[in-house]
Amino acid sequence: MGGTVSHKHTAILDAAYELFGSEGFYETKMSEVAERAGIAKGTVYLYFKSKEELFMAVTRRDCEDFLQRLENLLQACSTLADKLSAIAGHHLLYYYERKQHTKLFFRAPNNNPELMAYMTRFMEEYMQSVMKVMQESGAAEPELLAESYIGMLDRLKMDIMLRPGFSEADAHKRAEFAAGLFIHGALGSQNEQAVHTLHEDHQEEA
Amino acid sequence: MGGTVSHKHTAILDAAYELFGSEGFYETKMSEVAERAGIAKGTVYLYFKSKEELFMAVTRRDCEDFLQRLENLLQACSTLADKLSAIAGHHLLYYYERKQHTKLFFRAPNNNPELMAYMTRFMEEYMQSVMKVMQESGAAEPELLAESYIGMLDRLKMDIMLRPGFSEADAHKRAEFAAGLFIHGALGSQNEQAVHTLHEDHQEEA
Amino acid sequence: MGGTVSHKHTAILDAAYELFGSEGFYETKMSEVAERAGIAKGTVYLYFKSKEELFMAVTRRDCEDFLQRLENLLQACSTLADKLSAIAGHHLLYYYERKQHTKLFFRAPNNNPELMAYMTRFMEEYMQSVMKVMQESGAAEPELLAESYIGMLDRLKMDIMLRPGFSEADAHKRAEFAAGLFIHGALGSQNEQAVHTLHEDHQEEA
Amino acid sequence: MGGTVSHKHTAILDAAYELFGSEGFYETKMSEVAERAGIAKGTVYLYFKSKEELFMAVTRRDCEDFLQRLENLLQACSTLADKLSAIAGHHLLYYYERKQHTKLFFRAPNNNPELMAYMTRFMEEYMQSVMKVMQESGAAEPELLAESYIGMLDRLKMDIMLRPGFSEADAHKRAEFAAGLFIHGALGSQNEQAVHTLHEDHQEEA
DNA sequence: AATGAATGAGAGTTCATTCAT
DNA sequence: AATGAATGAACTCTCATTCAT
Repeated sequence: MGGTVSHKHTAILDAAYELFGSEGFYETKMSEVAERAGIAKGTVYLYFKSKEELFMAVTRRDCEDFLQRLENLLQACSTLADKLSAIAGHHLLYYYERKQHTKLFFRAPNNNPELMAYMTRFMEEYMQSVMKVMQESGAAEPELLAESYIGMLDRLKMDIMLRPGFSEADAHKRAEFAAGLFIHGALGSQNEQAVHTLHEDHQEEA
Repeated sequence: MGGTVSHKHTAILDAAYELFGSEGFYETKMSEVAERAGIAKGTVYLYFKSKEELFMAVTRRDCEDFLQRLENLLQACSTLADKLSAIAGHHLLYYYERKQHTKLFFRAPNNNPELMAYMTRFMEEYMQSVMKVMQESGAAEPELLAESYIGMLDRLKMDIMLRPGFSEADAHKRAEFAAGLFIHGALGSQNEQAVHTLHEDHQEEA
Repeated sequence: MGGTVSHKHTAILDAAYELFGSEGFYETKMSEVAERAGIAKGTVYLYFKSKEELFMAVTRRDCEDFLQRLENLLQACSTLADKLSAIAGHHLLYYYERKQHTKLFFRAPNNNPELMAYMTRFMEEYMQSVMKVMQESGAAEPELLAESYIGMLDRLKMDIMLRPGFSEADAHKRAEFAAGLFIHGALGSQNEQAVHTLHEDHQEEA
Repeated sequence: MGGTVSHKHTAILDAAYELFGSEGFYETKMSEVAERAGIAKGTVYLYFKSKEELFMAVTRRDCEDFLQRLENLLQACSTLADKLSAIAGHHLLYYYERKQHTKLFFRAPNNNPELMAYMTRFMEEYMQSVMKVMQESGAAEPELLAESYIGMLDRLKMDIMLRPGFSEADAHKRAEFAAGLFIHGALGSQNEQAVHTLHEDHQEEA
């Protein structure tokens, strides 16, 4: 009797997103989801067959949103630098905005092949989007590059989780750093010999 | 009888490592741990006060081992390139050898402040080790560099988890790639202008 | 459906009263309570948060009933003798009717401050009721008198517990005896000198 | 290899008395008893077959001590008044000295017929001692008198348990009160008509 | 469609007792 | 005689799921 997909369907997903995200799958009770959604416990089961399926649905919605926004951002970029920047910014800001919900990805149920398969598929799609950008730059090994880049960003994301005072500006700065590192390497092109200088120092010592 | 630390203590840790690692904290039953350790359920509680404490002990042992091995490997390296290679190799191989036990880190109990604190400390120690290497190279922002490098490796690790056919040789190749990317950047020093070439291409299209 | 307070709530209290009373707190299993109440184990916890809280509720209901009945009886009495009789009769008959449930008071969980506090409060209320009667008679030390009287009755109650053949008529007889003793003392007013006669006898023997 | 009955036998009984008395039967762990007795857990079972049997032994020793002391006190008395006083003093002081150990009698295991039988026997022996005193005074119903007297004392004992500030002098005062009440009744011989005065007042009101 | 009382399998944990040393 | 590591039955309580209303 509702809106586009049914008001309650959405209310349950919202409530579940909030709770799975902040408490994790196992600590979240179906009764809490129902309460937060403002409906009765039994009603949840009219919309989702089980707790695991609800978790799947929440995850799916969140991942799709993530990929959709990324696609929109990339469409608006023209240079490689812009694109890398957009990817980094999206990745970090997305999690910055959701810093209370990180457990959605950390505390999922095991042994659910369907969920594992979906997560794999999501990772691949994300990777494809990033890889396409790498390919456009003509770099070798675009796949590994894409994975590495995402990895850098994911790690910086840890700070968002663990450091209470981390600001949105900090997140931006990190995004730029990641893009720069990616393009120039750690040492910048001008002093790459440092790699061997260090080497020689040690040899002299020996 | 009994070894240095007690044969059973070790047997329980081993069994718990196996189960927590492959099934996760919540799906692992204390009775299973006991059974796999070849002892009675009650005996587990003679060595570990609770399931959470057992999990902590397993985590601690694994993390300490990880850091110890890394330290040993770094001692044996002289150049920056060697060290980066050692870090990458260790990170990936460590998880390659433990690919069945990734859930030790993914499915931990929430809301356990002691565990959270320990994990943060571990991350910091790992980061310090890597950062020291970065500092020796004279690079600016060694902290961000260290985090980025670890992030790259962590991501490559995902392949180990998700792709069944991933071989040890593949892991080695990835380790070298990560070290190379880190030093030279994605595009290599020789054709950095690609970043802007891409830009111009798009402008011409427009 | 469901009665005034909920049919099941009452059924659980009844079952728990029966079991706590006859087996004691520690020997009573929540599963037994559920079985006797004709419901599932989990259902008990919908009505009572824990075993201890259920015990408290059973105790409270029984104590309130006891005090209420006493109050009703005393309202109907006019002379002191009648009132003492009523108290004695109530005390003994109450336990006579509940002789299977004496363990409600003997086998309660320790270290539960709330329960201890409640029992103290109950004792005080009972004592107040009896003390008011004593005060009306103008006797000195009404509090000590009240406690002593209750003590007498409590002890006679022991016979109810321990002697299988103890009849309701026996209980009545004891009640009258207690009231008489209370008013006249052990020896009756006519031969109080017996206290000293005994003394002299012994002196003569010496 | 020890003294009269074995040093350890006594040490266990002492430890068990302390713990059963202060914590109750169910809350006392055999390991605690062993620890307090300064021996190993298994050793307790060399002296006592089970926890219940240990409890029995503790109870038996305490009861025998109680009765023995009473007998000694009564031997030294000549008048009835002295004897009643001695009984009251013994009863209250005994528990005053043991106020930490009241749970020995309140939290015993159920369903142990041997223990129940022993307690009954103890009660009877105590009763016999007191009854003999009553009989010497030539009073009718010496048994009921004895029980009533013990009852009074038992109740006054409650104050010792529940009122923190209760002093030894208070205990003495109560003992004298109980003896006096017993001999003279609540109202004393001089104004027994109060019983009926109250009656008449109410009749006039009507 | 919506409810929420009822279910019951299943978990972690305790502790009296045993027995190889 | 003494030990204490090991046992495992038995307990309380939780919570995803069902179904009569």
